[in-house]
Amino acid sequence: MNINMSDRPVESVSFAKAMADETRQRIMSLLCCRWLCVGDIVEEMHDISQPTVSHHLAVLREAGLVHTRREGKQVFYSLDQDEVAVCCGRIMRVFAPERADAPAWVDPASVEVRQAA
Amino acid sequence: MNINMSDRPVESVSFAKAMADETRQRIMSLLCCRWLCVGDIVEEMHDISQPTVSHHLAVLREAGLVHTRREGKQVFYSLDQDEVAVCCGRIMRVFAPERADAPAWVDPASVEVRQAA
DNA sequence: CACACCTATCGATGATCGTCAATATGAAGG
DNA sequence: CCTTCATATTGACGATCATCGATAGGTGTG
Repeated sequence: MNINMSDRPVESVSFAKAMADETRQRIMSLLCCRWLCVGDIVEEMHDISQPTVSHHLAVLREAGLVHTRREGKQVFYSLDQDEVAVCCGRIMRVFAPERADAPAWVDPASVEVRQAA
Repeated sequence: MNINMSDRPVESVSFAKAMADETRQRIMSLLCCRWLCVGDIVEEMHDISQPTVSHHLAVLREAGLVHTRREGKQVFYSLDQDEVAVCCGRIMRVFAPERADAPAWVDPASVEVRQAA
């Protein structure tokens, strides 16, 4: 029997939807290992308007994929790498449970089994 | 410096787009550990028409997420778990590179390092 | 060949989404 | 307070998408 959907379908869908846009992934990569304020993001995105960037940041925020920090007039964003990893783990558990070299973090229960073997 | 986007943005986007729909994820879960023909999928999906199911299967096929096999009049589908794992690995590499307990499959080069340790 | 069955494609329709210009909100500084 | 700067929200518009009914394409059967 599958662990399957009924587990947590909504979260995986909203995660996928948040990532289902190239512009958003470009923004995510900018925020991956550092904090940037909106203005800097707009500058780096070159051909995307400020409202559009703000909109994408809102999408990422509602998906729980970014951290936010206010500093005076500016608002800083940073990618939540842990959340990304958690979402990938969820996808792996549901949609790739039989994968031979599945990592331990996908299913902690499998760690002992593998070590025992 | 990040491994970052420039790596392979397109693949991650098309993977995310393919998964960015609840109906499609339901179908994916049905196909996760078994082969099903379109008729059976339609039956299991209950409230989704055959053309719609066929359309979703086409999306998954174009994203390279399913295996296909023809058997007489029917066409069987199965989820490509390896491809799912590869896509998750790509996402992890790009968007969660600093995660402490990142699994080996995220970066094959780290396998030897861990075994040597 | 004609027919029944299974799946794929087409055309249309309503919904969602990405984008921008305009504007609102909010936070210092004078 | 009024202004200025940084970000968020609104409204509108075109594009993409999910869905369905109708129909085409392909496969076995009589």
